[in-house]
Amino acid sequence: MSDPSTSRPARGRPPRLDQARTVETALDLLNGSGLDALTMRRLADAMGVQAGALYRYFRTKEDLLTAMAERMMAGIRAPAGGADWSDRLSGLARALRQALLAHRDGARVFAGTHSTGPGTLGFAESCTGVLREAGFSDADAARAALAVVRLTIGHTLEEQAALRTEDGSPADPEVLRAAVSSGGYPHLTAALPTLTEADQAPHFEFGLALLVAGLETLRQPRR
Amino acid sequence: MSDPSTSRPARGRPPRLDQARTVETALDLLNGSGLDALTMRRLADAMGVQAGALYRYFRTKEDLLTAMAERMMAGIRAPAGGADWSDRLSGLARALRQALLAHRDGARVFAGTHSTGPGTLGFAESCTGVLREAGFSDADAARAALAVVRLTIGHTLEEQAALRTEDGSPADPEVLRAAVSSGGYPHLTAALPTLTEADQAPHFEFGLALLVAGLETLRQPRR
DNA sequence: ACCTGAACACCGTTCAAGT
DNA sequence: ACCTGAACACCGTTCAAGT
Repeated sequence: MSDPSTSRPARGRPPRLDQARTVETALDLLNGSGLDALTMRRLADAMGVQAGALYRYFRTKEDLLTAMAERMMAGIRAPAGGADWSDRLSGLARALRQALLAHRDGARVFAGTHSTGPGTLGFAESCTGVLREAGFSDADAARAALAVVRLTIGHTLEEQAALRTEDGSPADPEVLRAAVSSGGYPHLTAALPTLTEADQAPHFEFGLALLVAGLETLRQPRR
Repeated sequence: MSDPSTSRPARGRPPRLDQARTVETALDLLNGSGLDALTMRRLADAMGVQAGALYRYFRTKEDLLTAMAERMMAGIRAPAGGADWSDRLSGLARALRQALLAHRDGARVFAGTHSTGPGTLGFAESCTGVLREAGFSDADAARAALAVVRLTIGHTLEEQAALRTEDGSPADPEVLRAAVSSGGYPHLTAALPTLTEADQAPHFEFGLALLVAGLETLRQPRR
């Protein structure tokens, strides 16, 4: 079955490269060193090959990054479907955040690409499906799904950016604290303890809860 | 007053470069060719100088990008303050989107940097101020402001990404349409007409309205 | 003090040539 | 068919040297 001599013609040597393994190696490299250090040359090195060889499998680096984003989205499993629509929608948003957090700079990779693969489309299908089945119109379901996804991307982008300077160096919170307390920002000063919290999950949950509460008022106009 | 011979010592030739003019030129270049084409060498060229000279005014390219983001934020004028808190908050969010839209790839520049300058902090101060004066707790004001800013960034990032492929080439909507209609995505198919609308403002307004409605339920728990 | 010139250590991408 | 080697046209950044 998996014997290369019986499965397909396969004349010549078996290839040392393929799309799936290359994407996997690229995601490992991403986790190890971050997006800025992910170059075609370094990826080729990790695969034991010259940089030019990658271009037989990916037309450009952007195509590779798109394949990486699609691979991240394909890993998402929608949580159990028994709950009501607001729990299911929240679960999808949390799953998206987790999928992006699973790889260093995951949100940056996702935000910089536009996959139309089954993972990405499947996730969008789930979001709009939950909303349409809850009774929202096609247009409202589309726009609500966009809002949830875009809030999640915006949030996770900043969450991972804060992680970048986490260890050593003048950490981001310190710089912000200094800038705020030096000037005349009374409201920001009051908000600062919350803004500089290490755990970003409550911030995400708060924004998500606002969107869901807003959607609920849309379903029950005045009650 | 502005005579260089009386204002300051200024021995030697007057400098051909300064921070403000460099940032302005960089923003012009951004509008003309986009972020990917904005290199230190091309910027130096536009200023009639060698690339190395820029490093006397900006420690790194990232510092330049941060200054550009700060310049964009400094241009924001908060809309008139007579309205109620929800209108003022929406006005701030709209002003942020407009400021990012004012420059090609503006959202990408902003999302990739972390200015702590007066423009950026002043905007954050306005957002938290509106919310705290409306009676929200410090923590809720902080998190609500984060949600509004992050939704706006997430939205504008995608809005400008869609603009990138606007003219010529296989435009993004077409690719999406083809991918969706080929597979088994019934909900996405229903949502497609809305998702592929050219005008993105309604999408933004919808998400913003959801956040504001969510905040209103927080103020009046059950009524 | 301010800028040039030139270099260093890289990039993404292409493509003839080898096997 | 698949990969190498080498090149092309760039990058960001540094720094002695000039003026």
